[in-house]
Amino acid sequence: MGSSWIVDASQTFDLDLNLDSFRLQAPKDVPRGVQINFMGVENKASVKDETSDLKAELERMKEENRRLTETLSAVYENYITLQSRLGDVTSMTSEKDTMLAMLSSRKRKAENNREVKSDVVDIDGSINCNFNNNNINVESSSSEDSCKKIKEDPKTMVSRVHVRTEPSDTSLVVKDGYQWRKYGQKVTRDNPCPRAYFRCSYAPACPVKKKVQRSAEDPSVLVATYEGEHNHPNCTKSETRAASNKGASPVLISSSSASPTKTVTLDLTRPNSSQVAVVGAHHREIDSPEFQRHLVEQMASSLTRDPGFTSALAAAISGRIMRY
DNA sequence: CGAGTTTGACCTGCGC
DNA sequence: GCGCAGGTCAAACTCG
Repeated sequence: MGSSWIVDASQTFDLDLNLDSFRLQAPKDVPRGVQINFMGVENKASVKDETSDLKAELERMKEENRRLTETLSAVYENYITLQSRLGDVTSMTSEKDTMLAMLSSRKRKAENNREVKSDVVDIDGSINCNFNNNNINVESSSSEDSCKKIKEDPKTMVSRVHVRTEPSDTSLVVKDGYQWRKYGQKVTRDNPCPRAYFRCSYAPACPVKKKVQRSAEDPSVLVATYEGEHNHPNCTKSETRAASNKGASPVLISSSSASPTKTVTLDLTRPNSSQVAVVGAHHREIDSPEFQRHLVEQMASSLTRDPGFTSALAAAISGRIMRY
């Protein structure tokens, strides 16, 4: 069984670390007692003031600590929720693989009729993370599909991906991280939109082919049909990311049937915002500590790339330094 | 100049 | 055998 699917995922991380409370700490807020100590003056009254100020400060720090703990637990809760949703997605994939294996004996025409319009992916520039909806469209069939050459090779897998594009986008390009070379275009009988034929050009010996055609029912939907398996790793992570930054690339999760491990490429990139990208992880390792550590590292690096976050952090740190 | 795209011609399989 | 349709080839063309 082989499949390749694209996920429309919409989930925003809202990290409110209450950094404003740090930023608002101006030097004038420094307790009087502390200022007096800086001046080298000591008396009983000042010691009393200092004690009460320190107590107040301690209370304030406690409150701040409590708020931060709450925020942290909220973030952790979001992370757990997302992780469980990711688990749902991967289990859905295996379920669909099983279902599609049973359906694979159907004739091609019957399969074409079975295509569901609603199971499409939105590519509108912003990547939304919604693992609960059914925007994952997987159509996969074994070698009995369409082509006789495929029939001769039982290991050749066919999978179909539906991708929604901008109405203004007339190109037949589905960005999936691989490098494709177009070798033909044909107008088919049942669809006025031409079908484009692509070969994987990353490796000369790579047998994978891709057909891309607009849906006859909904021209804004591109139907990409993949045949075969790549005999090389996903060529360029950077390319995928670059494409994502342009807002034209879907979140892609692809799997290869012959291989016991599945390659999961999750790119939750959103333009001008924090990014979370997990590339090249095996979906069976999602629960592993290494994967989770990698996820946290990715989140951390995403936050550090966010100028807003770094400036807020810098303001908080400089505020602290000014105070002490 | 090389790599990628376009496009008409050609090949092959299938149904009648 | 013939016609049709899908798939592929390759020369011409485009673009960086």
